[in-house]
Amino acid sequence: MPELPEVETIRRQLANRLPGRRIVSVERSEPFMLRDVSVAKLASSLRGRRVESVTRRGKFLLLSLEGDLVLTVHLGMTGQLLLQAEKPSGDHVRFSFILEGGGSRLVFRDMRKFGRLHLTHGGPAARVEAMGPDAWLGDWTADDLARLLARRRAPLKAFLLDQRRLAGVGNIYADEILFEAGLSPLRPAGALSPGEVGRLAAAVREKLDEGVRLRGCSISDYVDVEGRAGGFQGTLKAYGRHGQSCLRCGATLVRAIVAGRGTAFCPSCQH
DNA sequence: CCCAAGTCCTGGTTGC
DNA sequence: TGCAACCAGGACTTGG
Repeated sequence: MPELPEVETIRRQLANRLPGRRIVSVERSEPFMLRDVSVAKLASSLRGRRVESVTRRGKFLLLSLEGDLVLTVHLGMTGQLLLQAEKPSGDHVRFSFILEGGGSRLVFRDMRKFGRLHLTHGGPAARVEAMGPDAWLGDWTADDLARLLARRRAPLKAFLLDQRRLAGVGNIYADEILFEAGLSPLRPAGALSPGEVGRLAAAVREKLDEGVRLRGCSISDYVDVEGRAGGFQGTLKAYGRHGQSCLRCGATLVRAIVAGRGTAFCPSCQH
């Protein structure tokens, strides 16, 4: 599941290798995953176009191209971006962009087709603008977080998953953040004390930072642009650990559906 | 059949 | 009472 740390890992690799290079052609397109542009227009617009920069906002990757074009990429649940020297690899290749110089290519694989690709002019796709500040690099403070939480009745977990508040947290990091902060995912978001808000703010930064340092979480499909796994999955204390004992207090972690998502937490030390 | 999960969409609820 | 904001849950997708 590509969340902020996984997308940031990919962004760093692409930022090292794409700027200045041209897209020679678009070899494959999946219409279902395409937005704001047709298959034909995508191919004609990208042909010969030079990549200028690779940035990120939340879970969105933004490839800025010459001519004020922006390719907005969301990897969905099982999306992968791979830089490959020669042959396209395996199944589920939805898009393939041929790069100038030696037959290398940028490949977008996605088994479940939850990923999306937008091509827009003059700025990123509209959906990017609807997001809150970046959960990791945004300049929000604990006071800002308190204002975002105030009066909300939705459970804390739903708040963390809502990209309009903070952008970048998904299901895995949400469970880890709440475990780290010692807060129940079921807790109404607006009911936190100032001290608890402070713990939550610190845990958001800390867990995302750890995820970036370990180059992402490869619990199912995630790999970086060279096909390598990350290391965060070795640190999991809550996600997927229901039925196992709590690494903090020894009680048994439970599973619940919160905000429509599988959620593991310790009923004994997360309040 | 259930589970995995990010985002969009719909329809019902809350509270100012 | 009116209405915007809020919130829960379904749809979408395809393998394990």
